Amino acid sequence: MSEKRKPYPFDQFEPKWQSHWAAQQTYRTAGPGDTDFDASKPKYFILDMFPYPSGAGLHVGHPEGYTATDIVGRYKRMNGFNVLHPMGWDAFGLPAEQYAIKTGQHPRITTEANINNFRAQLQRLGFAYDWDREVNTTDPGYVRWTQWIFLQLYNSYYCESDQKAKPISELEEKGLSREEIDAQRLAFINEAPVNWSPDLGTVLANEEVEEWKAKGHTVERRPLRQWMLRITKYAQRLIDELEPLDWPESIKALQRNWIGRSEGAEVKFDVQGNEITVFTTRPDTLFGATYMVLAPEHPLVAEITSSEQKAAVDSYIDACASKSDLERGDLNKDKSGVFTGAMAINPVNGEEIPVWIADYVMMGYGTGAIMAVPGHDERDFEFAQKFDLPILQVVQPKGDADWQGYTNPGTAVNSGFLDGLSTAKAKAEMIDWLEKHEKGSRQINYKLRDWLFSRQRYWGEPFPLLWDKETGAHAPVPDCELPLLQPEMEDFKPTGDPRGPLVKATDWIDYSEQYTRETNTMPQWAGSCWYYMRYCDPQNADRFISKEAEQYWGGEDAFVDLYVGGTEHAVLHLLYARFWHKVLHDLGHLDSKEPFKKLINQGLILGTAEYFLYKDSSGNIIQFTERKSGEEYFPVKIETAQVEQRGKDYYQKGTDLRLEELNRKMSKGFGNVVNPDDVVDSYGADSLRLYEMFMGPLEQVKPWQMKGVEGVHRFLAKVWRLAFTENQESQWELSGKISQEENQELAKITHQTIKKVQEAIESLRFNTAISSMMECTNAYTAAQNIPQDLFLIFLKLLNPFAPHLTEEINSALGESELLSEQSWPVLDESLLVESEIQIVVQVNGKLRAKLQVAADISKEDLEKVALADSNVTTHTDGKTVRKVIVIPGKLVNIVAN
RNA sequence: GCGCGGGUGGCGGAAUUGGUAGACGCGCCAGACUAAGGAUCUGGUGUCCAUUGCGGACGUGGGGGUUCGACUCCCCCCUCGCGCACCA
Repeated sequence: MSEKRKPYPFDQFEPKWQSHWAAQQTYRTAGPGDTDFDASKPKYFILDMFPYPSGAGLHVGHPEGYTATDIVGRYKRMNGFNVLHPMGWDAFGLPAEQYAIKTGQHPRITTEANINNFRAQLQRLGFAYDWDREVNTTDPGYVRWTQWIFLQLYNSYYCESDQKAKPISELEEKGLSREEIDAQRLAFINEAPVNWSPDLGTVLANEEVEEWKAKGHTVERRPLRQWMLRITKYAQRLIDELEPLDWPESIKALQRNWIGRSEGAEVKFDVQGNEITVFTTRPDTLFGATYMVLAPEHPLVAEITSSEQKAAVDSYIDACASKSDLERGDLNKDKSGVFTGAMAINPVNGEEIPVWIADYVMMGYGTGAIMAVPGHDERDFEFAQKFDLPILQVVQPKGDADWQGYTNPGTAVNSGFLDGLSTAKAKAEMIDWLEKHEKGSRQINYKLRDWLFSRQRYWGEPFPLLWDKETGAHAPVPDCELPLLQPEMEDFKPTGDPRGPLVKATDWIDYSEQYTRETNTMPQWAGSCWYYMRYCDPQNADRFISKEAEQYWGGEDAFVDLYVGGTEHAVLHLLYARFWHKVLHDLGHLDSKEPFKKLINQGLILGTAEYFLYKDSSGNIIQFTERKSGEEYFPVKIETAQVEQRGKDYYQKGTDLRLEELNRKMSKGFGNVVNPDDVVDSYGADSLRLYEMFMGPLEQVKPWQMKGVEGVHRFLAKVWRLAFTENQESQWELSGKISQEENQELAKITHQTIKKVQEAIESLRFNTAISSMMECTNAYTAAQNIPQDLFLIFLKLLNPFAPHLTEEINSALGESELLSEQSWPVLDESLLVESEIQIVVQVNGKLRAKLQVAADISKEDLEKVALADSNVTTHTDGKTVRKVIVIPGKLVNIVAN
C-alpha cells in the first residue's frame, strides 16, 4: 500500500522547524538576572494549567488550551512584550502511585517516563515554551520550597484585628503557651471525622471524595488525627477579593457558592441547664420555633437524653453512623428522627419546646443544632408534618400565598415586639434584642471547611515536622535539612495503618534520641498551589522566587496575566492557590494579593458515540444500547429488515430502531478518544492547532469532527499552493505567483485582515480570526498575482496559528529572519477607507434595495436617491411616506402606509 | 429546589453601542480539468411560492411588549447542558 500523498509536505518541514527553534533557543525567555534581559520591555505572563503526566499521554483536550495560549504568547511577543509562557508537570499524586503499586515499579520511574512522553508529544505541536523553565513538582529542588511554604503556614496565625496572617513569633512574644499557639497555627493538627478510604489507605479532602468514589474506591467517615490548613480564616477575603478579578462569572459563582457565606444569628437555648447554641438565618422567626433538632453526632445528645428515650436515641445514632454520606443525602430525602425526651426553653417567649435528633441536621455546619420553624422552613415543615409537631405562623406572606411553608420575606405576625415589621427589619430587631439580653448575637457562617491537608501515601511531599517523644509536641525540621525526601523503600503499599506507609521506614522515622518524624505526606494540591511562581525563577536555590523575578513577573495586584485551563478546577486548585498566595502576601513574600488576573476556561471537547435506540409506537425509548467498536449496525434479530439512511441516521422501515450519534465526553469505554499523535501523523501539527481553534469559541463545549480537521488542512494546503506549485517530478517549487507588483484591492483586504485578526486574538475569538484569514486566502487564490509585501504580512498573521507552515514559506521566499522573531504588521487605516459604500434601503423595516453611493453623500441626497429607487417606489406607490430615517453610512428606512 | 451558561440552516458556528440574519468551514448539488478523481478550481445551497422576467412570503426555542427597525432590550413560558444540593 503506497502512502497517501500529502497536500503539502508538513511531515518534512514541521520536525525541521521544531529542531531549528530548539537549537536556536528561539523561545527562550530572559528574566531578571539573565545577561540579555531587557527590563524596559513590558511583561506578559501566560499560564497553562500544567498537566498531570498520566500514562495515557496527551488527549485532544490538552492542546486546546495550550494552542490558545501559544497564539496569544506569539502574538504578544510580536507586539514587543517579554512573554513568559512555560510548561511543567504536576507529577505527585495518587494515580502514579496506584500504577506503581500495580506494576511494581517505583513511581519516580514511571513518572519520569510519562513526563518524557508528554514532553515529546507537546514538542511535536510546536508550542513556543521556554523548556529551560520546565518545572516538576517532584524534583527535590521544588519539593524543598513546597515544604518551605508549608512551614510558613505552620509558623503563622491569622490576626483577626488586622485580617491577615502574621508570624507565630508574635504570639510567643505575648507569652502564650505552646498549646495556645498550636491552636492558632494556620497548619494545625486536629482530630475530626474525615473521609477515610480503606482500599486507598488514605484520607481524602471533601472535595476529592466523589472523584475517587467514581473510580470505584470506597470512602467512609472515621475520626482521625490529621493536619489541616485554616483556609476558613480567609473565607471572607476569598469572597471579597474575587470580585475585581477578570474571571468568568460562572467560576466566581462556583467559588462563592462553595465558600457559602450566610448571615444570621446564633441563639442560645437552655436545655435542662445546658446551653445549646443554634445558628439561624431567620432570627425573625424565633417566635415560631416549635421544636429543636440536634445532629445525631452532637456532643450534648447523651447528656440530655432522658432514660425513657435512651434506647430509641442510641439505636437511631447507630443507624446514622452506619449510613454512608450517599445514603444520608440523596437516597434519604424522607425525614427521620427521634425525640430525646429533653425540653428546651425558647429564649424569646419562655415556651418549652421538645428537643429531637435527626440526620437532616449536620454536625459539620453551624453549631450542629437548629431551631425548627416548621411554619416557614421547608425541611422543618416536612419533619413537623411527619412527626405531628406544632406548626405556627409568624410570617404573613406577600400577596395571597399560603403561609404554611412560606419561606420568602413577608411581615412578622404572632411575634410580640416584631409584629408588623418586614422580614429584614424583624431580623435586625431580633438580633438587637438577643444581644441586649445576652441570648445570642449576629453571626456569619461559611460552608467552607478547613482544608484536610495530610495523606497517608508514599508519593507526596513528607511533612517537614518532628514529634517530641517525651512531650508529644511537634516542631519543624531545621531549614537546612530541606528538602526532606521520602526514604527509598521497596514496599510502599498502603498498610491500612492510618499513619501511612512511611511508618515502615523505621530508620527514617527515628530522627534522634528526642524526636521521631511525622509520617504523613502532602496532597497533590500542594505542588500546584504555587508552581506558577517557580517558573519565574526555576533554579533559585536560595528562595522560592527571587524578589527581582517576583517584582518583574508578578505585578502588583495579580501575578499571572492570563490563565487558561479546564473548569474542573473551579473550586479546588483555584481556591487553594488563592489561599496560599494570600498567606505569602500577608507574610511579605509577595506584592500581589491574587495569583491569576484573567482566567479562561476552555470548553470540553466531546467525541462521537453511537447508540442503538429502540422506541415503542408512541416514541418512548425502551432500549438504549451503546454501539461497541466493530459491532454491526443492526442486531441479528432484524438483520434482514429493510434499512433506510437519512443523513447520518439509519432507520429501520416499519420498525422502531434507529442508530443515532451522540456527543459524549471522550473515554476509553465509549471508544471515542482522539489521539493527537494520530492527527499530527495524518494532517500535521499546524492542522491540529488550527482545527482546535476553528471548532468554535474557546470556552464552549464542542464536538470533535474529523471532517473539520480536513477542512482546515485544505485551507493550509491552499496557502501553501499560493507560493508553491508541483512540477513534473512531483517536487514542490516556487510558483512565481508571489510578485513585486502592486494591487490596491489585495492591499485593502490584507489590511482588513490585520484588523480582524488582531482584534480577534485580543478578545480570544480565534475561530473568527481563522475565518477572516480564510477569506483573505480566497481573495489571494482568485488573484493573478500576489504582491510579496502583502503576502509576507499575511504570513505574520497566520504565524501564531500555524508556525511551521508560515516559517517554511517565509524562508522559501528568501526571508532570512524568523517570523517568530519579527514584529506584528502595522495596520494602515487609510487603506480601509472606502470611496463608495453600500447603503441598505428598507421600507417599513423590510429590505427593498441596496444602493452604491459616494461615502461622503449628504443625508438629504441619500434620502432623495433612496426614495427614487425603483425597487423602493414599487413598495411606496399608493402610500404616504410618513417618516424617513437616515443612518449615514448604513441605511435608510422609509415608513409609509 | 438553588446558582451559572446555552437554544440561529442538514452540521460546527458568524453577526461586539439595536441597523443587510446565516460570514467562514463541513456536508450536499452542478460544472471545469481529466484515462480516472477520494486532488484541484468555478458556481449553487435557510424554508416555501414563483422561476417564461423581476421577485414575493416566512424565518434566530414559544408567546407578548418597546422601537422606524429586535438574534440583540424588557416580561412570561418551554427546553438542553454544567455545578451545588437537607448548609438551617
